[in-house]
Amino acid sequence: METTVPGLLLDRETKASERPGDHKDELRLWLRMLTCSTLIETEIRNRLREEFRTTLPRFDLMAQLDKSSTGMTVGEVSQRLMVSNGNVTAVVAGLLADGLVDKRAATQDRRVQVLTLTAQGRKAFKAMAERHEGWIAELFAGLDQPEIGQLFRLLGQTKTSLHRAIAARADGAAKGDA
Amino acid sequence: METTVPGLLLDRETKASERPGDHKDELRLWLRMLTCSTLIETEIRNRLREEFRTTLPRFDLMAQLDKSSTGMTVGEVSQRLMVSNGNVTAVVAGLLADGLVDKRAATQDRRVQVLTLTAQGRKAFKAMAERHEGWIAELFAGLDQPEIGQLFRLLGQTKTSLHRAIAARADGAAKGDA
DNA sequence: CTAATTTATTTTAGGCCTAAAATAATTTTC
DNA sequence: GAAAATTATTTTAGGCCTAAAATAAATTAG
Repeated sequence: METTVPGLLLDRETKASERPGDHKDELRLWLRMLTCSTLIETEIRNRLREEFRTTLPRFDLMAQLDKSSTGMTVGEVSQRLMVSNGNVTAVVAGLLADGLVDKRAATQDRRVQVLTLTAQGRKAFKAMAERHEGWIAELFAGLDQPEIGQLFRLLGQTKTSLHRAIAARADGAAKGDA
Repeated sequence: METTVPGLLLDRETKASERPGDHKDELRLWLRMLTCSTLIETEIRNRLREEFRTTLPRFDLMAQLDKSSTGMTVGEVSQRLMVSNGNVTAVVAGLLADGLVDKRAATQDRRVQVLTLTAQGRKAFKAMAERHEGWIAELFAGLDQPEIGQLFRLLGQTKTSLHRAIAARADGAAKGDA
């Protein structure tokens, strides 16, 4: 980070490794990542609304169903999208009303609801997905291929770090409860 | 990206630069970034709720006000947080009710509402901000200092790319309207 | 000076989202 | 095999968020 490039430091004592209580760099990193995500998400929401009269949650849900030929349960979708079950129920209600999704209880376990795209849903999704891929490419056009690769790799490490930290805290809480 | 490391390619013809219509790498990059942001955001929301009985939008709004000694207008806050004016109005209503924020019309321009943290608000924010910084550090603990710097730099380029692409499209739409 | 326009904020209508409680079906345990 | 526990989903209550319309104050044009 710019403030910790050794050659530019006014005082070597302020290096991060020598400031155990300081985590400003991580905070700045998070705020910048959040800015990027928000910019992309807002832009994609706007374009989906203007060009297809739909919303991002609907698009995301259809994207999950499109990847599965045999259909997915409410629980599977909610896990993949990292949203609550109740939210999937509600978004699906809209898609059902528009005839884009089909929902039926599984024959062997009637608690489970299996969701699939209808033919109309698959067609609508295909058109949107093609445009969507182009929009994302436009948005990242300022990065060359090696930069995209490097960013992808660093975010992979970030993901690993996040899962570890989140699991560690959940473990602690579970022990605390016991 | 792993699928385009030259040495591992099964067929050199599938390199990105030779597949003009393909933008799968950008799409994967975006999905991974979204996953990271969502994981962090959800975890911070949970911790704010459990430890401080508050929400992320309230914390974010207080963070903006804390940075300004003279107060900020509704419009300034909404721009900084990248949310609508109406949303700021609503979140501020809650903070006003809890005595954490003060709102008063500017004396010279009575359209403008100036928001400031109350003494109680400043104190509450200080306690939360300290914990928050620690949480973020925990979440990024799997990255070393050079990696954090590199990720920060690449996200800076991403931000520039996004602003350019979004502005370009807004320009196009404005010309189309004229 | 007054009407039209612009600017800042609030209100409205509606969708997204969550946590927690409720419901319904299945599996486990005795 | 019936009661208890578990699992999958839906419902409920409430906050966040937006776009668009409404309100209110200031500025500009004539």
